[in-house]
Amino acid sequence: MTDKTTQATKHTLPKRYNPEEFESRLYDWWDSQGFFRPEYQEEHGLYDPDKPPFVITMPPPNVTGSLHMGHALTASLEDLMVRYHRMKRHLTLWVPGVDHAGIATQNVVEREIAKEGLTRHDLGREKFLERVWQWKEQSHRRIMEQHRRLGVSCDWKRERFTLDEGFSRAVRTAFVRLFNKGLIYRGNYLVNWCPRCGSAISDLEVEYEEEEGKLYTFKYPLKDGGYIPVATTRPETILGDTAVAVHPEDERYKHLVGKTALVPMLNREIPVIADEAVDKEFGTGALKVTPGHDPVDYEIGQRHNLPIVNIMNEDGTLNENAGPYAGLDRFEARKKLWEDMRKAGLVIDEKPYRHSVGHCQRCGTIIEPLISTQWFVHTPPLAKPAIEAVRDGTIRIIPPRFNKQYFHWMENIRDWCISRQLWWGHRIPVWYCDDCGHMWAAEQDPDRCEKCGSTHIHQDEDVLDTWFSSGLWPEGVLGWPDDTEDLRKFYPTTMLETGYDILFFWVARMIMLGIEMTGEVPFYYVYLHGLIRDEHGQKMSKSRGNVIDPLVMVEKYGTDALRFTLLTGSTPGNDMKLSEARIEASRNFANKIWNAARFVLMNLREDQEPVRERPDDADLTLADRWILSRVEYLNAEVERLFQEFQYGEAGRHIYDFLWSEYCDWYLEIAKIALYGEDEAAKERTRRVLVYVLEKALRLLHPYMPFVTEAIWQQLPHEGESIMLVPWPEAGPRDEAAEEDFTRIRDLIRAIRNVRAEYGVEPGKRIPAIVAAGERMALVESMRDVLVQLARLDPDALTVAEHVEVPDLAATVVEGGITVHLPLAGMIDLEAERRRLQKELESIRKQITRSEGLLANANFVEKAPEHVVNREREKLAKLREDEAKIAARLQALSASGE
RNA sequence: GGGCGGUUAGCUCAGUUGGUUAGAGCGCCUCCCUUACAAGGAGGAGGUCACAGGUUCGAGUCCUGUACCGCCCA
Repeated sequence: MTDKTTQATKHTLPKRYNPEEFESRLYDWWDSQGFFRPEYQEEHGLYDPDKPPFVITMPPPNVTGSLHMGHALTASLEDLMVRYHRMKRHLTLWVPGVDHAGIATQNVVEREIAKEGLTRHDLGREKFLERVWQWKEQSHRRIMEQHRRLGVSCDWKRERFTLDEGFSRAVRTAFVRLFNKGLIYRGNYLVNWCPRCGSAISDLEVEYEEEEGKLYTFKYPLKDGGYIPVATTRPETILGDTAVAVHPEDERYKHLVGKTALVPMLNREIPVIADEAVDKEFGTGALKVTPGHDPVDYEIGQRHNLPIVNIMNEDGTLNENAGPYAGLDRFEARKKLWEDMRKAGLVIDEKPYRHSVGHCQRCGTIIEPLISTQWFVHTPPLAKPAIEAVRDGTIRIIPPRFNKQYFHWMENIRDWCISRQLWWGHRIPVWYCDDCGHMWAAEQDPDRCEKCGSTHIHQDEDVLDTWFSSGLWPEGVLGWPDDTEDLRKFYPTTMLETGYDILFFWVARMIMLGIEMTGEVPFYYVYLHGLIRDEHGQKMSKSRGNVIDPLVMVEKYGTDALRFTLLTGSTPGNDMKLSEARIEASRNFANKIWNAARFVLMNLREDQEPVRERPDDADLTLADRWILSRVEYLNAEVERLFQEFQYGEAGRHIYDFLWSEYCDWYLEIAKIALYGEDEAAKERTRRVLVYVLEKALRLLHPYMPFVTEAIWQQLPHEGESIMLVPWPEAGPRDEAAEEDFTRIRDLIRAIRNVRAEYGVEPGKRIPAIVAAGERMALVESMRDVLVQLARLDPDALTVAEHVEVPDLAATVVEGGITVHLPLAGMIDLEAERRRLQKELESIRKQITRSEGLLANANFVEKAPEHVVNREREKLAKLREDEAKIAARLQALSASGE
């Protein structure tokens, strides 16, 4: 690497693009120089104080294991945004971090120690947490290494962990504030319980799945004799029934309301009640009510003051309230009870039944609604300003269609269960006095009761939902609750970029907590990306075996290839199907640029200086003017698309430009001058080559940071690193040049086409007679280009306004220029006639269409002027070509007979 | 039940204020190891843009409905 700011030494690149040779090396250099830090920009004047800072906090990956493709997409998108804004001279900060991921991490470590035959209870809280911290260190290091491999230009010095000391303080402060405001409360309610995790989970953490179950119908005996038929999917809950409910309007059962029913097998007496919530159409129309184990029943129970009977232990076995079934697992009890009921003559029938079953998001176990004492956040008051922030546009969600989902969820938000019966996490900062019974929340660990002064106090055993802490991420990583410089400078942050699957889990909660804690929104933009699936649209999972590991792809094809694939293959909010073939294609693109750069470099002078300004010498050729115009257009397009967050589309534009215009055409044309004798022409060409390539590399840098840097360092350049140079600004287009060049390009393509059709050897130089008409000057100026790219024989090339037409020749007409190719011995007159006839028909069809359009008064009046003009020009060109082809056909017919 | 997204070439997908003859990568066919690149070059085949209506001078793009696939919420 060089420490000179201007460098003009001739360099070369290895022949083959091999990202391994430079990716890690460049990353370490960038990082060690401090390029990723806002302080570097400040110290070196690399930002514009009039522009707002650009700040992203990275969604902290779970410390459970390693990064997957979703993380790679996040990293790529955020790095693109960050590099772009840094080059745009915004003071730029990207804060990385990792999440302790309570349940997920605890589960992983529990599985680890299970291999040693241990449970966490064998180890005890302290020892177990030591193990988790060990795991965390190892996993954290791996994640950081992987992120570095992906090229993320984040500020590692500011990296945070949701359980680190400062962040823990943020969590405590937030808890205490909400507690003292009455927005956090403790209570005994029906919650979602995971018997395997041994913890409550929030509503969001329950995943519902349609499953094949059974609908069990049985007789609910009445004390006075007789019965009510009742249906249920969970017979074991019968043991916790405290009522049977019917609809008040139901003629079948109306007369039974007020009677007493007997719980099967237990003979506990319960009332028959009437409640509107009962669906007359479902099952038998009568409902067993189990307030202790069903949310709907719970509400019915509240309305009717029914007692709550809890029949279940925390591990999913039944408790003493289940009488003879105590100790059985819930599913065994279901079987056993049903058998017993069958023996007792209470069974009516059982039918297959598809219904939705809730599972634990983390371990897949069927969750159990259970009455339990938990901590809750009262969310509606927090949701209100959070809704308002999106509604009034302070926060913009991209794509905007997610607004609807956001509003719907927020407007129907329910209180959030935040306590977890785990060990790994933020311990709830609440203390209880064993003497006076006082309960209070404290930011600092107390040593005595704040009320009675007793030292007999103990802290709540539970920990907080991970999302409670990550919900404080943007302000927390910047130092809140302290009034830090970072917080003042960088908060609110600019952009929150993440997958749409955690819009409620995380984004919504950050908005609520951010506003509540700081009085300001945590960020102004929310960019939601889609999920990455395999090439057939299947979710990637270890069990399916279709996981594409980002790091494996990086090793195989390079980071740039993976990033480019992810960035150009995705559109905001939409899922992406990823296939290795696409990554390979991106690698090929990198290789293409690499070799184009090699070509440019090997043709520069030893002391070639950087091209500061766009070349605008009077002697620029048409091709020069064309490619210069095209790169300015590209620049403008990329800028426009970036403003609209259309990074994929912008990336594809860059790809097309570099490959199909710069390489396929300009480079080939440049060879004429570079391999010629005209020193001035050589120099002019070099300058255009360098200017255009350098500009395109800057535009590409946010997508492919490594290859662009590697090449840029070899090019004559100003500045230390491409990541620190200003983002290019678009210059004016030269539309006349674009039009003229396109005409010549089409003509060359047409000649190549005819050569292929007639089977002319690719390398063979062929004679040509060009009737240029009024485009003499154009054709003359492009004479060398035609010769080189259409493989014409320069010594047998005639260009004139009008020409003698040879008989045995293939004829090409394009944009008013006619080229006759006298292919001795290869032309079949009849075949040539047929070919031209076909061509003529095609043109006439287009003419008819065009004439029809222009004859339509409505079109001419209502369509915008430029559209009409374009159509007129097009028609004129078509007519010109038509006349020329027709004339040629005429000549062939006359001579051929 | 409510909401959202998708349906475009054999496959995977772009196509964002409606405007020439709808594009790319991969795959396929023909030819070429031409001194930047065979991880490449030249040429080519391949699409009633899910279906049915509508608005418009003009619809892949806007509106209505239908079908199928997927997701979210209840």
